[in-house]
This record gives sequence, structure tokens and C-alpha cells, in this order.
Amino acid sequence: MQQQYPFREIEQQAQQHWETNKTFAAAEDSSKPKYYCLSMFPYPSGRLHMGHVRNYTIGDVLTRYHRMKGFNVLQPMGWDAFGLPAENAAIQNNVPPAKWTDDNIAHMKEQLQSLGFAIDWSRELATCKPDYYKWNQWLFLRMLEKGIAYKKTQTVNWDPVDQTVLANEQVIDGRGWRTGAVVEKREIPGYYLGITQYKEQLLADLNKLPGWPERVKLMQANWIGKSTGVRFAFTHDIRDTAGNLIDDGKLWVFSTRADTIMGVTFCAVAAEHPLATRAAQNNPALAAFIEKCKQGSVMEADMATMEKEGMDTGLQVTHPLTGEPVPVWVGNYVLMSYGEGAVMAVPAHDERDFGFAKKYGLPIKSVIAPSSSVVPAEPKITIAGKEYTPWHVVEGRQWKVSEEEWSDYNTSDGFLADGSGPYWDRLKGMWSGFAREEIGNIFAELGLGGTKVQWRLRDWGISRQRYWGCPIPIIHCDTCGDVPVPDDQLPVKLPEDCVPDGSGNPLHKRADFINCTCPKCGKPARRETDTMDTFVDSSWYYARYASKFSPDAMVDAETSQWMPVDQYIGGIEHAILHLLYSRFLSKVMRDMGLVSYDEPFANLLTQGMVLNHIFSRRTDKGGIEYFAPEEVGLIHDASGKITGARMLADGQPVDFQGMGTMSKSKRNGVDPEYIIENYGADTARFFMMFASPPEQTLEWSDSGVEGSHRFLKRVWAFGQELIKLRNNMDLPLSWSRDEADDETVAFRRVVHVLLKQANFDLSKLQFNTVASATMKVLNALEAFGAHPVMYEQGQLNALLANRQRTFAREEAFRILLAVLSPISPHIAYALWRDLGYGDDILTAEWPEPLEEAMAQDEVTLVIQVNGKLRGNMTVARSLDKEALEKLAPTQPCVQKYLADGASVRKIIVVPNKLINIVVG
RNA sequence: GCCGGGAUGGCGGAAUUGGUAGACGCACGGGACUCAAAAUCCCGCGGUGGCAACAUCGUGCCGGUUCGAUUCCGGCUCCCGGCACCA
Repeated sequence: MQQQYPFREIEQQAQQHWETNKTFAAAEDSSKPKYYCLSMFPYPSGRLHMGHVRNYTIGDVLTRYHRMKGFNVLQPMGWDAFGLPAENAAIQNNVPPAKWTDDNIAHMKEQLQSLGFAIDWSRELATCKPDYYKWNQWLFLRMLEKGIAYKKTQTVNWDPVDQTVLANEQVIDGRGWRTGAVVEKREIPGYYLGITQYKEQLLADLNKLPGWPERVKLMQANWIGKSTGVRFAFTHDIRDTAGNLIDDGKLWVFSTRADTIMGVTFCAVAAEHPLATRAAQNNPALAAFIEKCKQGSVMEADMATMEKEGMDTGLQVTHPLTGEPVPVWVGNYVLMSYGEGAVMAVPAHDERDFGFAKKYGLPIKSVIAPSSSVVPAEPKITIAGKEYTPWHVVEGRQWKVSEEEWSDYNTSDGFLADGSGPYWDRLKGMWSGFAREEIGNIFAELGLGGTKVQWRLRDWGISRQRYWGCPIPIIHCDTCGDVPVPDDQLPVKLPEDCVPDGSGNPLHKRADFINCTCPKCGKPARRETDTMDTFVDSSWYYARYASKFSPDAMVDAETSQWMPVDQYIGGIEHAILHLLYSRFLSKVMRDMGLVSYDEPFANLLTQGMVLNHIFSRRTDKGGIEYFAPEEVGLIHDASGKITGARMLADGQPVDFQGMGTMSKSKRNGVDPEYIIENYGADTARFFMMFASPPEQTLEWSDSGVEGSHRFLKRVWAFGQELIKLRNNMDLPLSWSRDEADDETVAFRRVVHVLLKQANFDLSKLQFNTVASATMKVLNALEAFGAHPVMYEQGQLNALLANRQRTFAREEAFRILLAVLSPISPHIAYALWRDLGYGDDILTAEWPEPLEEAMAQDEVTLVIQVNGKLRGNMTVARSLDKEALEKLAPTQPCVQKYLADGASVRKIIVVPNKLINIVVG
């Protein structure tokens, strides 16, 4: 009868043992090196999803692995508990966000515990609790004192029907999600954090993060966006109605492509620009257009992809280098809040300007010649004291270029080929890069601007017109203005019994919250009702875990013992915002003397998304109806290829839409609880690690889960078999090569080589091949164990060989359990205990491969002829390169190719790998 | 639109970073066991040609570097993540 795999009992027992022994409580043991392993804390949405399971399994594998490697490990868990979904749930179910959030936390904590994660729950925190968010408020006040936090206007999405601010997520195709009204941009006051004050450090310190993925560092660097360009002014004589020059007669612009300045054919200004306002005063059509520009969301993606529109103001400015008049247009793609609120437009050398010019029939003037078309010439020229080889433009239309090479439009650097004005002599024929520098010099000389470093990064607006967040600790007094809440009145507690109804912030209706007295003058005053962006909460929680949750300090001395985080794990979707804000607040806290590290996360792993099949059908009304994968049966052809799908209930076909991220709306989510119930946590964890490398997307597969389960069943059965054998045989105490037969030596080599590879893969965080290594060990064990050497009475050698076989099998199984234990800890715990290897596998030492077991005196080399595989040969490992070069051409598989009088031209030897013979 | 990433059999993926393409698993096909089914076990499994040995093509597409390219370089296509108020 087949041995059952009682995963429910196994998992319960193991979890019981860990709880009773407080196995996961982080110790203050300073004799071991520390390892702080942190996974991004979850938003308590109600139920765990597979993304969580993946994230926390990765963290747990690293936690358990490092414990066994002898580290003092901290793995905490908490809740990113403020945010919009709680308010949406409140609107839907009429439950206060606080209650909804608390219930969700309770349930999700149970789910996490059922997965057997080695979490130190004594450090659990939730950002919606006053003892946590008090320190958000405290830090905000300190930043206010230092001028890092300040107030200014911000642009928000405004729903004109609901009279409320909308999150970007609540804007769908430019309309409010509940009202369907066209969204408008509106300016309202709000608090900002001056992240731009730290831009240089945030950029430079990326170099201090060798343990971060390159792609994340690149994205952050591009987000901060340091670029050099020229800021300069077009001059004009445009006056307001009172007769004063607007902006002192200067239209300022910034460009990273100042080398194209000779090709400017118009300027575009934002709808709110003073010149646009002036022009609209006696131009109703323009006024209407400016009004229209205010429609739409503030999202950058929307701004960048929307139809570019513009209108001529009728005004003209003067080109500062050529003296020619340049028309001024209003463009809906120019933003008042970015740069100068105005841009120079060069249709010939900028894609966006080109499209705009084509649309409105504006002139296109090519001034940059492609690099391939121009020949270099003497003499050298000097720019800013440095000598350069210039590239002179010759022949033809002033430059040597064929008609094919020349086009109306090219955006690459080249040579200045056309221009005019008093400065043209200094620029003519110059390479774009030098020209940008020289044009900066010219503007500096003219007093009209000059070279300027520009950053893309903007300050961080943290005011949210929402209820379920951390209150901003400010009091508005009619006499004293905006007054910070004194420290001894912190925390400003959020009332927890509000139920939002979708129409604005419910705090506005809470007189008990709003009404207060001014800390300065004592007169009646009003409390600020805006709350903080939830990114503030999540930008420092890692430091709070690492402290002892002192009621008197944001972080305490223990923080420095654990920080920085050794390994941070979370979704790639956080690559920019969350990680950048965390880095920023770390530096702010450092400068306040609260912490001593420059960077909070030493190593970062960004895990990929979890995907599943999407099935749908068009409804009669033209909509799309989604079906859960369990409601659908797949249709295969003879080769196993999926050719279609039909719904199990009615047998009718459904559309198979391929793979997509698990989501409620697509109905393709898989409930971790269901998997744990039916297959066990170990199976869920094993599949998660096995199916895909951590950084890549993971495709869910029911049969893949069953395959993982099947493997664990085999492990369990093998363990039971081993236990049974134990009862009839004394264990050999040590390995003796003299006693072992060749098969055993070969088997042992396979196991140790697999272990070596698994250890290497663990160091690379490539857990899928570690999981597969455990499978390979079991395969080898099963193949090896099936045919033991026959023991015949009186044959001592056979008896000894059998003892070595048993030793090798036990050794291999111990290695298997140890390597499996971080991934599927419960089954490893149970078998380790039952086989008498120790009390808890977590306290065992991590296995290392033995060189002596892997040693081999022969090696099989691949033979290639002209780079193509033609055969192989097994030779003594000691053979040197010269011997191999002599031996290889004599092999039959090579001789074949030398038959037609061809000769050996070259031999390439890759030690212990291959020999390539070049024949010609 | 901009920034970043990805693409390898029917499918998920592997290939120790320029050296045997397809490890391991899934699916599928064949067989054993069974009255039968499930479970389990064994065998096969990139395409084409061939009884076979073997030959040949093959890592999204086009081109390049190299004795040798999934890996490096140039140019594309499609998919995914982010774009500052989802978290």
C-alpha cells in the first residue's frame, strides 16, 4: 500500500513546535552576524493573494537559509493599513475603514501563519495605529522646522459634479469614475516634502548600492533625471493693459537641444502663461481654447499621449541670435508647472514639434546635417580654452549632403549646417555637442541666460483630501495662520468611527475633530483635515521594526543594530516611488541624527508578478464577461497544444485571452487558502519557487501545483521507506571509499555536484533551480536505491559495499532535506525529526559539498569541427593542452572531415569542456 | 509619448555569463498494475528526411562581430511594469 502524505498534520505539528519554542523571535545574540530580511508589508485588502505568497516565500527561503548558515536573523511583518481601498469598502458596505482594516489584518495574519513563515510576530505594526503614525506627524513637524516640508499650490484632478479631488486611479478616460464627468485640473494648496533638496545625494548614492538590480538603479537615475541644457530668453515688447512689460520683456525657455536653435520656427507656451493670458484678453477664441486646456487629468501618461493642440496668440517674440520674429503659440502639451512654462519649437529636429508643425502648417527649417554627410577639416578651433577638431560644412547647399541623406526631420546630433545672425560664425559647422556648450557661452555673454543643469525630479506632494490616512498636524488660526501642532499634543488622532460616503472628506463633518484652540494665541481655530500620502507611512516602517517600539522615540538604539536591511524583497512596481521616498526619508532622518546609515536597503530583489489564464466571452450587450479558470475546461490537440476552451457548465466555447496578472475584475485570481487546504503550504511554497525565477513573472498552473505536490509525496514516501530500513540495519558510521562500489562513488559525486550547484544558485537568489536540484537528488536516490548489491553469506565485500550504499543514501537524503527545508519547511522538519537527525532542521548546519566526493580522474570532452558538435572523447583529467591537440584530430568523428584533403587550421581547447578543430 | 524589462519545444523554464540548446517539471502518447477507475511505476517526446547510423534546420524578426552567439553589437516587432493621488 502506498504511503500517504499527511501534510495537514505535518504542517500543524511543525508550526506548533515553532510557536511553542518561539523559534522565530529575533535574538539579541551579537556573537552571530545579523541578517535583516524584509519583505514589503502588505496592504490589508482582506485576503492574501498569490503575489503575497510569492513575496513572503522568497523572504522566508532567505530567512531560513541564513539561519542555517549561522546568521542572527530578523524577519518582521506589518500592515500598510491606510489608503483608498478602505474608503471604497466603506462606501460599499457602510463599515468604518478602521473596523474593515482590523478585520482584514486578523484574517490575513492567520493566512500568513498557515504558510509557516519564520516571522517574528512580536514586532508586528500597523500604520493606521496612533502609536505608529504619531511619528509620521512628529517627523513632519521636524521637516517643517528645517524647511524640508512646506506649503504651495498643487494641481489635482477635480470632479466638478462630486466637487471632490480624484486619485489618478479614479480617473477613467479623462472622466470621474463615479460621476462620468469630464475631469478638470484645479490648483489647491498642499504640503510638499523637498525631496529635490536631496537630488544630488539620491543620484550619487545609487553607486553605494551594488546589491540593487541595475534596472532599478537606472530607472531611479532617469527619474531623478539630471540633464544639462541651456536656459535662455526670447526678447519681446509685449505689455499688459497697464502698459508694463510682461516678464521684463523676456520669454524664458529651457532646452537640452540648444544646438538646434537656428531651426526655431515658433514658441509654445502653457495655457496659464502670462503671454497667453494677455493675448486672450481681446481674443475670445483663444480664451475658449485656454479654458479647454484645463480639461483632462493631471497624469503624465495622459498628457504625453493626448492629441497635441495649439492656437496662435498673434504675438511675436524676437529670436535672440538671429533677430528674426518668432510667433508664439499656446500648446496644450506645455505645462506651466514644468520648467519655464514655455518651450522653443524646432520642428525639423524634434518629433513632437514636427507633428505640431505639420498639423498647423508651421514652417520646418532643417539646420543640423547628419554626421555621415560631412567631412572633417582643419584648422582646429578653440572653445573655452580647449582645442577641438571642427567639422566644416562644405559644398552644395553649404554642406555636403546627398538628397537621400537630407530629410525634413532628424533628431540625432550632427553638424550645424544652417544659420544666420552675428553669432553664426562662431557656430557654423560645429558638432552638436560643442555647439550646445558654445551657445550657452553666448547667452551668458549676452546676459540672457546660459548653460543650466536641469532635474526632472519634483518635490513630493503629500496632502491628500481623504479621510483614511495620517492627519497632517497643522492648526489653522485666523490670527496666527498655519500653526504646527506642539509635540506634546501628538498624536493628532484620526476619529475611527467615520464612514465615508464618496462625497468628499468625512472629517469636514466632524466638528469634534476640526474645532480646536490655537496653540499660539489660544483662540478657537480649525484643524487641518488633509491627511498624508500613504507613501509617507511606508517610507520608514523598516526602521520602526528594527527598534523596540519605544513610546518615546521614533526609532531607538536597537535600530542601529539591525539596520540597514540586508535583503529587501518586493514587487518591481515599487522600483521608483516607494524605494525613492524611503531612500529620501532615510537621509532626512540621518541628517536629524536619528539614524546613522546612508541607505536603508543594502540588497534588493524585485519579484515578478503572478499571472494566470484569462477566459472571457462577449455578452449579448457587447460587454465582456470573465470566467474563473476552474469554470473552464481546456481543449488540447494530439500534441498537447491548447486549441481552445469551453465552459464546463454549458459546454459552450469561451475565448482564451492568454496570461494576465491575477485580478478580481478578470476573475483569474487563485485563493492561497484553497491551495493550502488541498495541497498544503509546502506544496504552495514549492510551486512558487519552482515555477519561475523570482525576478520574472510567474505563470500559475494547476497541474504544476499538482506536480509539486507529487514530488513532496515522493519525498515523504522515500523518508518513510528509509525509516523502515533503519529498523533492520545498523548505520555505518563513516564513509570509506575502499569499501564502496563504483556505483556508490558515482552516485555520491552526483549528489555533491548537485549540492554545489544548489549553493551557487542560492547565492544568486535563483530558487527555481534550487527546487529542481532537490528533485534531481530524489531522482538519483530512487534510481540508486532500486538495485542494492546482493548480499550473499560469507561475502564480506558485498556486505561492506552495502553499508556504504546505505551511508550514501542517508547522506544524500540529509542533503535533500536541508536544501528543501527553506522552501518547504514543514515536511523537512518532520522527516528530519523522524529520522533522528536532530530536533529541528532549522538549527542544523547548512550542508557544503565535499571536494573529495566530487573528484573525478576522467573527463568527457566535446569535440567540435568548425564549431559544430561532432562527437566526444573521454580522457584522463591530467592530459594537458598539447596532448589534447595531438589526440583530438585522430578521433574518427574528426577524421571524416579531413578525408577530402582538408587540413587542420587551428585547434581551440576549452579546459575540461571542449575541443574545437577548425578545418579548411 | 517617455523610462525600464522580457521573448528559448505543446507549456513553465534550464544552459555555472561566448563553449554539448532544451536540465527539472507540466502536458501529451505508449505500456505495466487493476474486474475497472484513481493513485503509482516504466518508456517516448523540438521540426524535417531516414528502418537505422546519421544528416539538416532550430533560442521573436533583419543584419554584424567570432573558430564558435540564446549569450556581445546595430536596427526592428510584439508583450509586460512605471509615469509622481492604487499600493
